[in-house]
Amino acid sequence: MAKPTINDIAKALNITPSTVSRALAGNTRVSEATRLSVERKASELGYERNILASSLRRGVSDTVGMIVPRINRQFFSNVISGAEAILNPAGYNLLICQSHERLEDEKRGLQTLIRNQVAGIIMSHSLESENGNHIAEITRGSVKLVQFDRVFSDLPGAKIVNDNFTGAFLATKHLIKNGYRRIGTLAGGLVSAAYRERLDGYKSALESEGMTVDDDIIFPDTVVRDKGIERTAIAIERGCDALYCAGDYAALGALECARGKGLEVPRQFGIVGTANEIFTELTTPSISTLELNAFDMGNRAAQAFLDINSQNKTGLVTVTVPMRLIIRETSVRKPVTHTIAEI
Amino acid sequence: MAKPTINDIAKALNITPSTVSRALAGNTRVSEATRLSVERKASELGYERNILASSLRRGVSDTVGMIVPRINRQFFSNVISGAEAILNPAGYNLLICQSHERLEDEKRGLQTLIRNQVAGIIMSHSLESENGNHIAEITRGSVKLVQFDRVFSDLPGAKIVNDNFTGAFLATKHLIKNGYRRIGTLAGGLVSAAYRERLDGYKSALESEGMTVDDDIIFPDTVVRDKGIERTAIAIERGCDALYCAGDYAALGALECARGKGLEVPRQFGIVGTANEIFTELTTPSISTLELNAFDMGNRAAQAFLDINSQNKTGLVTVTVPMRLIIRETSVRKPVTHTIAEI
DNA sequence: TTGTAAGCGTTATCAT
DNA sequence: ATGATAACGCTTACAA
Repeated sequence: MAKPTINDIAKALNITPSTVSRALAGNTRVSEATRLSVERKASELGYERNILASSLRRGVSDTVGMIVPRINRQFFSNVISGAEAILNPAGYNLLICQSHERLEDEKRGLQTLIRNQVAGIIMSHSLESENGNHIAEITRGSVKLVQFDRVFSDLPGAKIVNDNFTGAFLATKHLIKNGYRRIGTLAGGLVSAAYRERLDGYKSALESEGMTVDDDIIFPDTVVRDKGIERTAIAIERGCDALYCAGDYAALGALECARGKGLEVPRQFGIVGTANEIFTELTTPSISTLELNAFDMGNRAAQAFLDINSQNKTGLVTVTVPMRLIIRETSVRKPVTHTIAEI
Repeated sequence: MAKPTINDIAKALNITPSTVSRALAGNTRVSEATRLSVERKASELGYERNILASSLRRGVSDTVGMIVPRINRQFFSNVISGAEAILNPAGYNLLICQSHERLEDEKRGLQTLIRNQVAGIIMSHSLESENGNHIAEITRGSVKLVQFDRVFSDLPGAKIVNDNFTGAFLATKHLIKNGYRRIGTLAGGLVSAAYRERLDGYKSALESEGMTVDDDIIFPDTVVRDKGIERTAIAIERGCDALYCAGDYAALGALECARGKGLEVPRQFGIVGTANEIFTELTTPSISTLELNAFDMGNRAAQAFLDINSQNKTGLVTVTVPMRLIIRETSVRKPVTHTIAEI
């Protein structure tokens, strides 16, 4: 019942633990014969190397920590998958913590990861985190840091971000091109640089077309469904005929609100969201949105960790991933083709 | 840069590491004065306990492993969240592996978890796994096992399952009550007991109403969207006017296919899915489905682990969670209220 | 209350 | 090619 160790194998074979260790490590300095007998005995006993002991002794860890606000958001779970796709083949495993968008949970998560001696931390901070002080304090440079999507630019390490400015710029421009004249925005929590950049892109698009930026129809708030419904009601009262939403759940709320108020979408009210959550394709009308490239970001974040870890790139890298505008139905006044055929 | 250890604290304070260890452990056998100075020094140096060393020495682990087919499925990510909600407060962390529905990845994941000395494994096996032999072989009883949703009943440990039979029974009965006369099923991969039970429930409902079970309209296959589209086309050719789908993605495919063929849903074609994925509420018409209680299952799985681990319950427990039928639009011939107001 | 010493399982260094 | 030994950081009898 107790797990077999290299000592058990050594005893059974009348050799020393060091030889067993060498044989199992694929070390050259061991005879073919002993290696075979060791391997046979190991699988016979169901031996598995104790990573705790191994990592402790070697002073390095094969575990990478990850902190995300919520694991059950498509975006984050796809980033995780993307990171895993790179890290697993490279011999690393992921220890995942959720911050639930709370600062306290994020701190706790960071501590857990550090205590578990992770080689690096890949994270996207919670919306309650106003700066990276707690991250700097807990990590103290003892671990490679990679931030993605929501990043604090003053922290060391790699950063993988979307080109939020250009994305929001394109989305807003697209609404303008489609004839909407008073375009507001559900802007998201502006503590996050990602949301601030989207807001800047939105403003810039309006200005580039000679339209005025009106603070009365800019709604900074969390991009959840309920808030989307709530804020959209106000936006409509204030004469908006379209919204650029910095999150898809907010866009969903906007759609529900607009239709609930008897407005025809997209004829009377236009919407573009952000994230390309799976449901955006499935609503009626389907929601135009910005692709966040979650899986790709996960790939790049993991690769950035590997690069930093092997000292290939010492300097702090910032990778900017372009966002793609996916034009569906909520923003186009003439019919477009659609994956669910409308009868 | 190198992480501080209890030795560093001890040296700085001119005491021994054992005293530091006791002070940090909240041990009573240490003076209030030294405890305070130790705690102050620890936070000054940014000390965090090395869990690897601690676990190795204590012979117990604070990590629980989890293996799921895919982390980016709502169901699984919600089970993970549910498990975390119980395990984190209890002092445990989750190490998560994905099997990607592949047997090889599942084996590799199991090995990783065992090697990381996890205290227990909470898992739902891949669809490629035909039996639990590989699980028994790799775990060898060295770890507490909790299976959920997809379980091998011959393995030791706790099992948390949905009442798939009753759920599918109710769903099919509901379709019959709504006047559908030739009801097929997209049955899912029948290597999994969960899917077999759903099929049994489906059959039983038909029989209870004196309807014949026709193998020609039973489609065992993976419950992905494409397969749903594909199989539904055949089902319609064979005269089906409704489908019970053992998965929501298959149900989504069924909806797309039926509408693509010009059938009115629900008037001419009825659909009930399984899992209550978020999009089922957002399609037009919205998809009736069975609630799988993901978060709740995660709670129970975690609790089962804690119970087994503290030897409260030694015997193997099977917990059956009831499924709830959520009646939306795809299965009801008269209008029902709906979260997205229809204009 | 504090110190001493041994050991968890593995691996690196030095011998043989 | 193999063995002996020490050490990674922490905990815990046992001793003082």
